[in-house]
Amino acid sequence: MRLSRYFLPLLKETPSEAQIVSHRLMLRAGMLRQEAAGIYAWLPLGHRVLRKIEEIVRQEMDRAGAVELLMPTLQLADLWRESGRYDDYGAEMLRITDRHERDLLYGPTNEEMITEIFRAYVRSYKALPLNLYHIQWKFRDEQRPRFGVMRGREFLMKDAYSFDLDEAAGKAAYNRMFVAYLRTFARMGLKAIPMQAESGPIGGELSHEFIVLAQTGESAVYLDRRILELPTPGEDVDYGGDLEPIVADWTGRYYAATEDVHDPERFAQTAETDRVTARGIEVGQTFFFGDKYSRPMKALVSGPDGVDRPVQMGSYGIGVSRLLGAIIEASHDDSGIIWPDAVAPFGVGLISLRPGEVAVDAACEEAYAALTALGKEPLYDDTDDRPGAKFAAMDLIGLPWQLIIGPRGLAEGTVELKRRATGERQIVPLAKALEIIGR
RNA sequence: CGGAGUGUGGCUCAGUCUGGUAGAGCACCGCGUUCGGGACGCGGGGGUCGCAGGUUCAAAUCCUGCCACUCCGACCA
Repeated sequence: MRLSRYFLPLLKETPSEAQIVSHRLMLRAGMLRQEAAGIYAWLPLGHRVLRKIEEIVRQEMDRAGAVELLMPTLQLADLWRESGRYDDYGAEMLRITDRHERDLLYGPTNEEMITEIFRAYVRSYKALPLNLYHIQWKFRDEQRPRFGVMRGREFLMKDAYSFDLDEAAGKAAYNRMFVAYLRTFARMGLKAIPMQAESGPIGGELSHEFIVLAQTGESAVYLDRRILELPTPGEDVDYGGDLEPIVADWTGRYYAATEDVHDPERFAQTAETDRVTARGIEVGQTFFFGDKYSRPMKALVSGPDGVDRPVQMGSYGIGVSRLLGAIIEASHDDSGIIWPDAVAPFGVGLISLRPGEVAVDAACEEAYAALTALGKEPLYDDTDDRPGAKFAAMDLIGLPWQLIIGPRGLAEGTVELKRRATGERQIVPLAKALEIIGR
C-alpha cells in the first residue's frame, strides 16, 4: 500500500477524551473514530489489525474442532423470555421495538439463539460433540463506557458454544477451548493467564478468565511467578487426546486469581519471592454451565440408551476488539505502538526519504515489489513529508520493521533497516535487508 | 446509577467572571526556501460559539430548559 493513496489520519495532538495509553495511541494512529459513547468507527489501519486478530482466533478455533457460523445482531425477545434472562439482564440490554411492536434486542451474547438453533436440528448423541462459534458485533449498554475499545458498548466478540452428551464430555470440550485460548493469545504475542473466575450472569460453576498482564489493567491480579514460565501448547497439540494434564498444569499448580476471588490465605502459601501482584485485562472467558439453558429451552438429545436428556453446554468468549487495546497496553513505548508481527497491520514500513529522486524512487520500487512478493505487506511512505515527520509517524503506527531508503545511503550502496521493538538499526545493502526481513 | 466537569474551525485550547461585529498554535490550500528524527517565510480558506427559549439597543458571555461528551465511584467481553 502506498501511503499517498491510503487513508491514515494521524493526530499530532492527543484528543482530550482519551485517558489510557491504548485509547490515545489508537486515536493518534488513525485507527479509530468515536461516533458516540462507547461506539467506534474502525478506520483502515484499525480495521486491518482487527481482521488479523480475527483470523488468528478463527484459525485456532477451527484447529480445535469448532465450526464457524454467523448469527444476527438482533434477536427476538421471546427467545430470551424462554431462558428467563430477558428480565434478568437489566438495562445493559439494548431493547428495540420494530414497526409491528415486536420486542427485539441487540444481542449482548448468544446462548439462547445458539440453543434454539441446536434444538431445531440435533436430536441424537451421534451428532456430538459439537462446537459452534461466530465472530459478531455485540452490544451491552454500559452505564459508563470508557477506555476506548477496552470498554465500548458495541464490541466485536468471538463466542463459541459446545454441546455434549454428558458432563465428562462437556469438560473435555471445555479443555479443548481452554487449550485453544492459550494458543490464541500466545500467537498474538500476549501473556494471557487463565484464572479462576466467577461466572456472573452466564451461569455455571466451571469458569476461567484469561487475563493479559498490563500495568494499566482494569483489575488487580495475584499470581505465582512460575505460571508465567509454563509452556504454551504447540501447533501439534492433539485435540483428540486427553488435554486434562495441560489444563491441570495451568489451573492447579500455581496460584492465580483476580481480586474478585482472591484468597489471601492461599496466596500466602506461595513463596514470597514467587508472589506477584499485578494488573490485568480480561480478554477471554470460558464457562461450562451444563444444562442451564438446554433444560429450560428444551434442547434435548437422546443417548445410546434412547433416553432424552438436556445437552451439556459451555460457552467461550474472546473480546476481539478489546484485544487491540490489550495488545497496545502490553506493547508500546513513548513513541507509539509496537505491534507483534502476527497482528501488525502492515509488515514493513518502507520510507522514501526523497521521493522524486530517480535513484531513491528506483530503489524504493524495487524494495516495494520484493516485500510484496515476500508477503510482507509493505506500507510505502512515498509522500513529500520531511524525514523527521515520516520517522515519527512510522514509530507511532508501530510496524515491526522500517526500511529507510535515502540518497545518502544509496550513494554508499546501503539502506537502513530498523526493528521497531528494539530500535536496533542495521546499515546494509538492500538485498541484505530484504533477506533479514524475509527470515 | 450517585458525584464532578466540559461543549468555541479537523485537533489542542484562550475568550465567558466584568455583554459591544470570534482569536492563537497545530492541521489544510498556494508560492518560495528547505529536506537523514515532527522545518521556515509570505499569502489564503474554513466557525449557526452543543440545541431551544428568555433578558437586552446588543449574547460565545447573563437566565431557564434540554442534549451530548468526559472524569471519579459503584458495575461489566
